[in-house]
Amino acid sequence: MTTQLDATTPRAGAGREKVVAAALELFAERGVSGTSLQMIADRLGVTKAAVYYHFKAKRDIVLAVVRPALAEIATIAEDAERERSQAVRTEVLLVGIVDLLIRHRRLYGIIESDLAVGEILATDPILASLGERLAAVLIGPDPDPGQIVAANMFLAGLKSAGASAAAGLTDDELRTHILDCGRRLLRRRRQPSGRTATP
Amino acid sequence: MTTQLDATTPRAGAGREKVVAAALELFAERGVSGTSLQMIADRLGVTKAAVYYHFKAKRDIVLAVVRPALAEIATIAEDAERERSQAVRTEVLLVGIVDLLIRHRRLYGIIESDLAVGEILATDPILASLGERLAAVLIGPDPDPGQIVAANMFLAGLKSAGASAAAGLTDDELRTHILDCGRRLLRRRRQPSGRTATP
DNA sequence: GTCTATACTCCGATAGAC
DNA sequence: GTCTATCGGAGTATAGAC
Repeated sequence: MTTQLDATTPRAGAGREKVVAAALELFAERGVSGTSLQMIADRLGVTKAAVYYHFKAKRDIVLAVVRPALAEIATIAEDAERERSQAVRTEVLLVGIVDLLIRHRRLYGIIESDLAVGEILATDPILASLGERLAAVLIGPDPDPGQIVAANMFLAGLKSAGASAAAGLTDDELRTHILDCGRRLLRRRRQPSGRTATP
Repeated sequence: MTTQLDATTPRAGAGREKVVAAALELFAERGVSGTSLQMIADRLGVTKAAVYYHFKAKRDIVLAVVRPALAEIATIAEDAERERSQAVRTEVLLVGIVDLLIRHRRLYGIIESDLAVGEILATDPILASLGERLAAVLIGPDPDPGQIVAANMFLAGLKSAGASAAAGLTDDELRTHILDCGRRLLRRRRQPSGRTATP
């Protein structure tokens, strides 16, 4: 059964890790909304209150499951922000985030298939600012409306494109096509005023 | 406003319409998830059970609120499907759906801001097939993976682009930029194999 | 520190009386 | 059509046993 931890996480999380592991399984099987605290407790052979000892609320469990991927996103954003050229910033972010999407394809499936997760993620202050940060990199220092709309559309479409279009596509195919979409959307056009960042 | 009854729905709708109207107000104020049946009942001065006389479930209320826009989408899909050229089909659908988005901008705000709505819409059989129908038109008869990914990204990004990028944009601006995004994403590239048009 | 037992509130939903 | 009453289940909370 749950033999996943030997001595790697001795204190600070034995039962906690079990909860996260069980939650991940159940989320994958039945979605987040379809998974109650009772189910998680049953799978661990404990009571709801025991689960509640480790997490103050269900949303915290969801966040714990997703957190590793979020840390990676933050790293990608940092890498991108370090670049000097706006074009390079966009490209670094684009490649990084698409690569992350591919690597976490299954996790993204969970996130995307259950819209309740989006609600939890959207109301998390750290995550909300993370989304804004990604958008800021893509929009760039000279935000014209077209770029804002395009950046938003790309970020919103990222999830769905990965999940619903995933049927029968290999990782490489998916990566190629999402990257292509991103570049099409985000490539800056000539602007009327000519103040564009990267000539 | 309520022009719905001449003789078509003489009974069968007075209290029902009131519920829909109250629900629309509350949804706009607090979102769908944030609106309980109790709130709707309170606003009408009745009990939960009275609301339940008119609708069997909450999701039916949501669907009733959204239904008019859905009928329009179906019409747009029909118009597009009638066209002979794939390029024209795409363009008709694109223009029609973006125009609908603009006209129902406030309603789309409700839909987009509350992810629970997406769940309801996604589990409705009629709506699910409607989404597939839109995708089918955009993807076209020769579905290469790139086109599938692009179509999915566009449809997914449509909502978000309208809502979160809406800040400070006029209707015309928003329309222009979303159309631009759609054309960038959906314009067909040259295909490697050359089997494009007629297999 | 970890868990059990118990209970509370709210929700969506149903049954049946007026 | 609308009511009262109630249901089961959800998430949440606390007191206290080990």
